[in-house]
Amino acid sequence: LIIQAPDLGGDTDTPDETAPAAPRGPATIYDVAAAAGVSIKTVSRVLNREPNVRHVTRERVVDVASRLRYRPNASARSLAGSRSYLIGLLIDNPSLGYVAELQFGAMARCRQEGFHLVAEPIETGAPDTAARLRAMLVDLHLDGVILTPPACDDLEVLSVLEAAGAPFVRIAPGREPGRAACVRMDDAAAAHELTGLLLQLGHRDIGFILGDPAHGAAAARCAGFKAAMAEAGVEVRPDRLRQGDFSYRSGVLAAEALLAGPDRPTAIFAGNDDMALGAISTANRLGLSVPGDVSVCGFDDTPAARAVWPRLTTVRQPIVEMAQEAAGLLIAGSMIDDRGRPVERLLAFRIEARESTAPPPRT
Amino acid sequence: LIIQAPDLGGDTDTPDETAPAAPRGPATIYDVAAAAGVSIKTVSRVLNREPNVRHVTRERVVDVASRLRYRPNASARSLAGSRSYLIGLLIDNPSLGYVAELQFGAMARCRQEGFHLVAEPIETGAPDTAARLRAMLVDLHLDGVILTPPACDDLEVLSVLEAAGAPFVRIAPGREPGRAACVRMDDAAAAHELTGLLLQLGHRDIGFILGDPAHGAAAARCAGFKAAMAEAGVEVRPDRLRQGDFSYRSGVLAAEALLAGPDRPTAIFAGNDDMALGAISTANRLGLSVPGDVSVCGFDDTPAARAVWPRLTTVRQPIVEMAQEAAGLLIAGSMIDDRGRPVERLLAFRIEARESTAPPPRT
DNA sequence: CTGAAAGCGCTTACAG
DNA sequence: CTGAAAGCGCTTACAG
Repeated sequence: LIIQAPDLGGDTDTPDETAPAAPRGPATIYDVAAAAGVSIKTVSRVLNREPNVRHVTRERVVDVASRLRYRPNASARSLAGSRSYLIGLLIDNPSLGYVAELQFGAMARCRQEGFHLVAEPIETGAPDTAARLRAMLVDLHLDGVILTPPACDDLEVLSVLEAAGAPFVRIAPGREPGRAACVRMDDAAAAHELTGLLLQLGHRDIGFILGDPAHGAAAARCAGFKAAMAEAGVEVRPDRLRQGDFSYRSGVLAAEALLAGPDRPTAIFAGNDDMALGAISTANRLGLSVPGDVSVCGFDDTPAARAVWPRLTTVRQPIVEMAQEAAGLLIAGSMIDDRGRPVERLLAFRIEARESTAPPPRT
Repeated sequence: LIIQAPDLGGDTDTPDETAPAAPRGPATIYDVAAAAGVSIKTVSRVLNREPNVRHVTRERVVDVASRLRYRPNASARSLAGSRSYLIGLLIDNPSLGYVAELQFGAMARCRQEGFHLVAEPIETGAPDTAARLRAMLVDLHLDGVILTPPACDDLEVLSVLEAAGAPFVRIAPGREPGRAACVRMDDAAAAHELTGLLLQLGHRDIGFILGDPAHGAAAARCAGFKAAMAEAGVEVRPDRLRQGDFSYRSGVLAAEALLAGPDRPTAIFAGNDDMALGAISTANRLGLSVPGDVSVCGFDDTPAARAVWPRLTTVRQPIVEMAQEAAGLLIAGSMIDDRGRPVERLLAFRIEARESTAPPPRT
């Protein structure tokens, strides 16, 4: 129940002076019940959209609640009932922009539904991660937890949540796909499609920079790349595959290896934008023009991808939408489908073809 | 009280089987009191580090609590007492990375002190902002609110918080400096120093791109620029001052105006990195080399500032530290100094001199 | 369709 | 130094 604050005229600085029977502090369920001439149980029913309230009664209660600016106390609700109206977002990601976008989507959906979002840091792999997570679950009685990469692929984290019986949704998980509800995009398909774009431009010798193996997406993107190359009948030289870790710096290093000397690929597909930007920087430093001498593409469509020149060809992830969907599933409690299996929502991506890719140079 | 989960050996998946008297659900204060042979009041005292508990008693309680994996229920504490152990972060900022960094700092400090961070969107200037904010304060009983720019400069937001008696700290406020506790850096001094760097390189004709007037920092940065120019006895042509709004696109537009035609400045100081990146992109598109033909510098040191080539000369803000400090003030309740005035914490910045600035071209 | 009672797990006075 | 009682503001069974 989203109760709009009424416009009583004097709605500026001072607390309402004209409001009927303004007690100390905010109105409680007792104030509303008294003013509406019903029991607190009836007010509770209206609050929670329960059935079995006469239409007139319901309207009267809503009206009084609105006039008294009544807001149910979240702590009391949580203590008495089984819901806390709190969703947790577990954050453990080096890419700040990615997390911020996720959070934006989650906050928006929470607000729509009268929920609040608690942001919690989590350090995947740290010795006390499990203990801290358990503690937080007890502290807050969360109605649901949103797991972001790479925490969503941490087996210990999954175990703790399952053991605690905490409802959770994973965003873009990389392994154990069917283990719990998740929201994701098809990384392999996107990488496949983007590789197709490079092939269509005429590239045959393409380097690939892999992301952090801890993120499942890293492997999926590489698989999509390899599949597209194989389908096109183009061989991938083993030394064209370079390990990175999704960081700008690792892109710089991988590109140095790929672009050193005359025997170099005509295009580089980096597993994410940060590494792609590192590759572009390296190319420039080596005196190579992008895309004149070498094409570069990335994955994620970060703000920086549009900020550099040439602008980066990349894949737009539905980040905000994924988080919204995850929060929505948690709030609705629909983490299981009709056949008792964990829900999996697949959201659409979009290839952003920009200026960092062009046909290969004529030899 | 941060109670470490005990290492009972079987700390993997299954809930403790060897733990003494494991009731349904997590242990409560009654379980701890019973097991320690004291009243719940004594447990409460230990929990809250209150005095008047014998040392032996305190140790016994801590030990039992730890063994039972006891965590005080936040809802019950909040309902019974005056604290919620919840800090709110009000988010209304187009720069995702900035917010994410702030949040990182706030989360870290909250975790240290046994608090949790609730992230809430706020739309400065929207018609229902005040009502939503009030509603949220009643919902959550926050122990404190962290206000980020530009929300920290919204007079309506300030009024609502003051009227509700909610403790709050502003981060990098731009106006009404003494109105409430705040944490900030000296934007004017930083802009002054960075302008000095350009002057020292030999630049005399410098363009400046202003940020969003809604952010107070925009004006402070421009003031620092002007002051440095005036002190050096260098005049600033009025048409060298261009209005932007902190967005990449506005940097593109402003730079187009500044760099069109041969009568152009030898350097551009953008009010933030995003606009600086837009300016670099425009320069490149116009066939101008950075820093060969024109130097560009920004403000903020965003990740993208290090990602572009040439890397951006800019100012490193102590963003994480500001948020940590803000959360710390709120948790300690020290928003007022000895003389009854709002606390103001000034944190140090750092000039990052990189490759986007160089001496002006010889004519 | 409506309500009286009990209780969620703590803290706040207050008494000893 | 320690504890018994009351109460925070709701929801959960249960009764009518």
